[in-house]
Amino acid sequence: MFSKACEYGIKAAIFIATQSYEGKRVSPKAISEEIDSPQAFTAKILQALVRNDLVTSVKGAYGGFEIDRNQLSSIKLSQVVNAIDGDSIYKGCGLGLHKCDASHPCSVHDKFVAVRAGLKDMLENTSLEELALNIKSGDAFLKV
Amino acid sequence: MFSKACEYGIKAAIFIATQSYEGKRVSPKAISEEIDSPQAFTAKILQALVRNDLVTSVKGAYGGFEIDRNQLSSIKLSQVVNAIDGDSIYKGCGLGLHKCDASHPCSVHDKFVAVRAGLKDMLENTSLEELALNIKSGDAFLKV
DNA sequence: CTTATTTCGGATAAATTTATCCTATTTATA
DNA sequence: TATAAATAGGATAAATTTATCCGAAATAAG
Ligand code: FES
Ligand code: FES
Repeated sequence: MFSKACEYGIKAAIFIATQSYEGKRVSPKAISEEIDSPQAFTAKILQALVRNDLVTSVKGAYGGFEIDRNQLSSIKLSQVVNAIDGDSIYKGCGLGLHKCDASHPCSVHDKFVAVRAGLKDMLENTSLEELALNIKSGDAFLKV
Repeated sequence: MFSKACEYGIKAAIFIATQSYEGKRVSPKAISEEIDSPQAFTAKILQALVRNDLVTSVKGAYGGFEIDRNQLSSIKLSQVVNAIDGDSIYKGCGLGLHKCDASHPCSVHDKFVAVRAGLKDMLENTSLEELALNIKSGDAFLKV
């Protein structure tokens, strides 16, 4: 469904969110340990999140990654996915036609569009805050 | 969403279905031209469909691929997807946890399971016959 | 039986994704 | 200013997916 990079990116964003809740910055090392991902690869993905203004990075000593607490509720999963995997999951044809187009639809277009809309809706209506709280409460997990 | 192999497999199955409707067998060459896919790679994918008893192959002169007309309505898209991509799209965790498990859920589990159920339902309730008829009527397309 | 045709299947190559390594740059603190 | 700590980013490697090639096996027809 999502690329490995995107899975790591989502989990990293959620973990950063849980720590930013308490005003803590986190390192790629801490992140990769917490979400069980390769450190250097995760660092690359974090850069993409920074470039897309979803996460703030602070260089130098005592630096790290953080998310503005006031933005935790407004940052949606869709933005994280879009920053890493792009928008093909929303816009691309399910059977790989050059573009998804109702006037030249593939065989599964009508049905696929409906499923995709459900996914889009889910991603656009799920905030990092919500996911971070689920982790903090112990209702959900980031690894294993 | 689906792998390239799976996209080709679905389109190939649909094309074979349209031809089997008229009692015609088709070659990998004809298939790859019709669905705009690499021929040798498509041939490999067809073998997977044959192994899974979704498509019948006839070797030798005047051979080719075909689908029993009586089965067109009972073969579902889910079977084609399953033969090529396996069942991870139904069963796998959206964030890559080792298994999707309600007692140890990832952050998006509840919402993801719902989206996945929609996809599963769609695939399990769409027959090759239905898709083949859409192609024959010109309401849907296999390439471009 | 021979031949032409066609799928099967193994080996290999190219492309993409995933992962690692190392150096440069930035920055807080002493 | 010097130093240590930390992200940024380029180069490279490994793994997986996608794609190609070629000979073996099967089969219909002459
Ligand atoms: S054209 Fe294929 S999903 Fe819309
Ligand atoms: S545990 Fe992640 S989707 Fe179910």
